[in-house]
Amino acid sequence: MGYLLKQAASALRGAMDAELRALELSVPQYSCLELLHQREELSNAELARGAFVTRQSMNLVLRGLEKRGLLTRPTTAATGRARPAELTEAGRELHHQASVLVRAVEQQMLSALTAAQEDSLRSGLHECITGLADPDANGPGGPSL
Amino acid sequence: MGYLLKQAASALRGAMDAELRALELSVPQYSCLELLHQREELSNAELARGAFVTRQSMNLVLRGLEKRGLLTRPTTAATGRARPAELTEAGRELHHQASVLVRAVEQQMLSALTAAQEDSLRSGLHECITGLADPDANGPGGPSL
DNA sequence: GATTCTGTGTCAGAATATTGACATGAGTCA
DNA sequence: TGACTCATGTCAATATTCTGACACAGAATC
Repeated sequence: MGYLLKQAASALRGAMDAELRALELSVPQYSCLELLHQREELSNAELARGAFVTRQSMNLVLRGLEKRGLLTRPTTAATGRARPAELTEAGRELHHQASVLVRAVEQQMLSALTAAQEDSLRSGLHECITGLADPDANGPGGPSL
Repeated sequence: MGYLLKQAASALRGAMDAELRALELSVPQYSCLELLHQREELSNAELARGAFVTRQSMNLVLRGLEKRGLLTRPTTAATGRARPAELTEAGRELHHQASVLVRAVEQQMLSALTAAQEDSLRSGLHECITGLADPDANGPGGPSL
C-alpha cells in the first residue's frame, strides 16, 4: 500500500514536472505560487510547511521567484521576522497558465474514477494523513498494542 | 486532490525516514532491500524503476549497500551488462528488522480505515497511476477534449 | 523586569538526486 | 557480416535538498 502511494505520488510529480517545464517552473515553485494564490501574505515558513519542504529550500525557491519578478517581499518585517510574500501581476499571470496545465494533469489522473470513487479516495487519503500525523490517536496505552 | 496525494506521500516518507534512521537506512535504500527481498536477481536499472529514482541514484545506493555487505553483485555480467544484485545474509536480516518498522508505520497510516475503505483506496490509487501512465487511454482523438 | 520558550530567517556544509553524456553488450534486420 | 536500435552501467557536472547551527523577535512565565 505504501508502495502504491509512493508510485502514485511519483507519477503525479513526474507528470507535473513535465508540464511545468514548459513554463520553466519546478514543482516546488508551482506549489509556492499556488499557495500564494489561495491565500496571499504567507511567510517563508508557512509556505515551506505547505509545500512539504524545509524552510531553507523554500527560501531558495522564494528568492528565485522574487528575482524573476513573480512575487515581492517587504524588505523589513512589519512584525517579528516574518516577511510575508505577495504575488505580482506577472506572478498571477504565470500561476494562471501553470494552474491550467496542472489541472489537466489532475483530471487525467482522475479520469478513470467516478465522483464517488474520487470522494472515497479523498477521504481515504485524508485518513492516512491524520493517522500518520497523530501518533497518539489510538490511545496512550502504546501504539504497538 | 493532487495536494492531498502529495501530503500523504510526504507524511509517509517522513514517518518511514524517522523509523529507518535507527537502522541507518534511507528510504531509497530500504526500497532497494524490499525489492530484492520480493524478488532477487534484480539489475540496477530494474531496481531504479521500482524505487522511482534514476539509474544513477540507484547505482550509488547499490554501492553503499554493497560496501556495507548487505548485498553482492557479480563482478562480471553473465549476459549483457546487467549485474543482478542479491541480498546477503546480513542484508536479509537488516531487511527483516526494517520491514517490521515499516509495517508498523503502514498500519498506523491505515489504522483509521476499514478493510473496505482500504481496498477502495488501493484501487483508487491504482486507477490514478494507470491514468497518468497511459496518456492515450481516453482515445487518440485528443486528451483535452 | 529578567528568563525561558517558540517561531522565524539565514548561513554554511554535506548529502542526495538529477541531467547529460559515453561506452558496452544484445537483438534485429538488410 | 555490418549497420542500426535498444537497454544497461558508469562517469562527470550540476542542481536541489536536507542537516546543523546561529541570531533575532515576540509571547509566556516567573
